[in-house]
Amino acid sequence: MASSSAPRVRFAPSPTGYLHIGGVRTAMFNWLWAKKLNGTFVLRIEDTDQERSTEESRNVILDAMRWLELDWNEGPEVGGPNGPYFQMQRLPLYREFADRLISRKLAYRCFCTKEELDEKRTALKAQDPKAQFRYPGTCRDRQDQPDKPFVIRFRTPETGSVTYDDLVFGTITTPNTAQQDFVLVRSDGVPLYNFGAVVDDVSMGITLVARGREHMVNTPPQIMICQALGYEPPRFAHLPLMLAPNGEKLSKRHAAVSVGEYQAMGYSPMGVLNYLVRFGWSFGDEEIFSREDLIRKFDFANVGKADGKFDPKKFADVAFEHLKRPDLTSVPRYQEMVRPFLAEIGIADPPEPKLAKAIPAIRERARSLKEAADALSYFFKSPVFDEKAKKKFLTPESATRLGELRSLLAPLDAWDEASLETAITGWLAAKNLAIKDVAQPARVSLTGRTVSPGLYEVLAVLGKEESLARIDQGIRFASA
RNA sequence: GGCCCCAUCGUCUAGCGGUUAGGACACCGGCCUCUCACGUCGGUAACACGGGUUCAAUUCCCGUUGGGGUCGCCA
Repeated sequence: MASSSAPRVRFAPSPTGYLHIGGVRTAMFNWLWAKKLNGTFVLRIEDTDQERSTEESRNVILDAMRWLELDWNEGPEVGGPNGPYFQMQRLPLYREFADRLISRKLAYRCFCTKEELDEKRTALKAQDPKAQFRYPGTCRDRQDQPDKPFVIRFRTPETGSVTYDDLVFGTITTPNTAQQDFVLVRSDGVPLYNFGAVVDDVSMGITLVARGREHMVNTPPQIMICQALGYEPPRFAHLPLMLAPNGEKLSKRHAAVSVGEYQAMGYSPMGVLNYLVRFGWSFGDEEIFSREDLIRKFDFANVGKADGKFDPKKFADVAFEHLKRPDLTSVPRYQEMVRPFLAEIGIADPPEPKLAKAIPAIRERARSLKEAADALSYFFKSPVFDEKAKKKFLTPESATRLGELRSLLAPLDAWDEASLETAITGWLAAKNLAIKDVAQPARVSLTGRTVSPGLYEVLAVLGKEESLARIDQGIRFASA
C-alpha cells in the first residue's frame, strides 16, 4: 500500500502517567500526516524508565488513543514487521548497536560511578550555581576494567556542528561544543532516551519525527548517533509548546490536562482533537474541522513557530460546536456518545427512538455530553421539580390555564411538533392569549424546571400519554 | 549562565512589501424569542522597541527588550 514516498511516523509515549493533551497533539499531527500521505503511523512504548513505567499507565494511554480514534498501523496489540514495540523487549538490539559503536571507537565504556559524577556536579554547582557540569572525559581512553560496571558514552566530536532542516523551524545549527560525552546505555544495560529512540527510529524505518519543541535540544545528539550508526537521519518537525494561561509549562496545576478528564467532562473526541489541532496549526480562517477535513488540509507548512497559551474557554467552545452541529456529529453518533453519561445518572437503557427524537431538541443547549445527559433526563425519568419554579409557576390561576390546555390536547390525534403548534396557537388566538401566558406553567409541569427546549418540542418528544399525565400532575400541584 | 527557539487584539490565529490589519473565543451592547440556548447585527481590542534595506515595511536583515525550551545512568 505505502509507496516509497509514503512517510513512516511514530508516537512514542512513555507509560508513566496519563495521556497529556500536549501528547495528544503530537500524536495527532503524526497520525494526520500518515493518513494524508498514505503512510504508516507507528505506536511505540518507551518503557525504559523502569522506576516510573507501569502497565496501568500503558493501558490508560492505549485506551485514550483508541477513544480519540487515533489508530496505529504498527504497535502494541496490532503488531507489525518491526516489532516488538516495547523498548524493554528490544534490549538485545540496543546492545548490538552499542557494541557496533564501541568497536568503531565512536562510543566507549565509562567506569565512573553516578555517585562520583554527582559529587563533582554538586561541588561545581556549589562553587558557581550557573556553571554547567560537563563529563570530564575521564574514561575516554581508559582501558577496560572488566570487574566494574560501566555505562556506554558517546564520543562527541570536539569541533564542528550539526545542522538539520526542521519542517517547522527551518535550518537549525548547533555547535558540537554544546554537547558532552552523553550516556547511551546505563550500567544495567538499558538504553537512555536518546539512544533507544534513535535505534528504534532507524530500525523501524521512521522517516519523520514530529514532536514537541522541548525535544529540539535532543535532536543534534540524535543525529550524531544516527550518523555514527551509519544511517541517514529522519526528518524532524518540532511543534511549538502549549503553555498554561500564565505562561508556565502546562500542568494539572493549571487545568485539566489528561485526555481522560475531557472524556469524563463530556467532550467528544473530535472536540478535543479540533481544539488541539488549531493550537499551532491553522488553515486560513477556518476553525472547525471534521476528521476528514483535517486529513485533507493538515500540513506541517502551516504549523506556526510561536508557543501558545492554553485556553479552556475556547476549548469548551470548540467542543460544543462539534456537539451542536449535526453535520459534525450525527444523531446516532451523539446517542452512542451520550449513553454512558445517561447511565451515570441512572438512565441505563433509554429507548432509541425517543432518544433520537430528543437529541435534536437539546443539542444546541448542552455544551457537553454531561450537560446533554442532564438536559435529557426528564424525557426518560419523572421530572424532578425545582421547588422555586413550582412555587412561582404552578399557581391556582395557572391551574385553570393548564386545565384548558389539557382539554385542548386530550382529543388531538396528530402529536408532532408542527401539529401541536398549530393547535395551540389557534387556541391561544381564540382565547386572546399569548404563548407566554401558558408556556412556563406548562414547562414546569412537563420538565420540573424553567429551562428546556421549546414547548412543542418537549410535548412531541414526551408523547401524548406522558404529556397529559404530567400536565395532570402539574394541575394537581397548582391547585394545592 | 551555555546552547537552541520564539514575538500580530486578553487568548488561538490570518497575513507570506502597498490591507480601513481579517476571523474565532472571551467581554460589552442590540435583534430574535414561550424559558434557556442557538442564531444574528454591532462594539471595545493587536503588529514589543530601535536601527537598517526599499518608492513603500506588520511582512526582509541586524540589534535591544521580553518570553520559552534544555543543560540526569528521566523521557
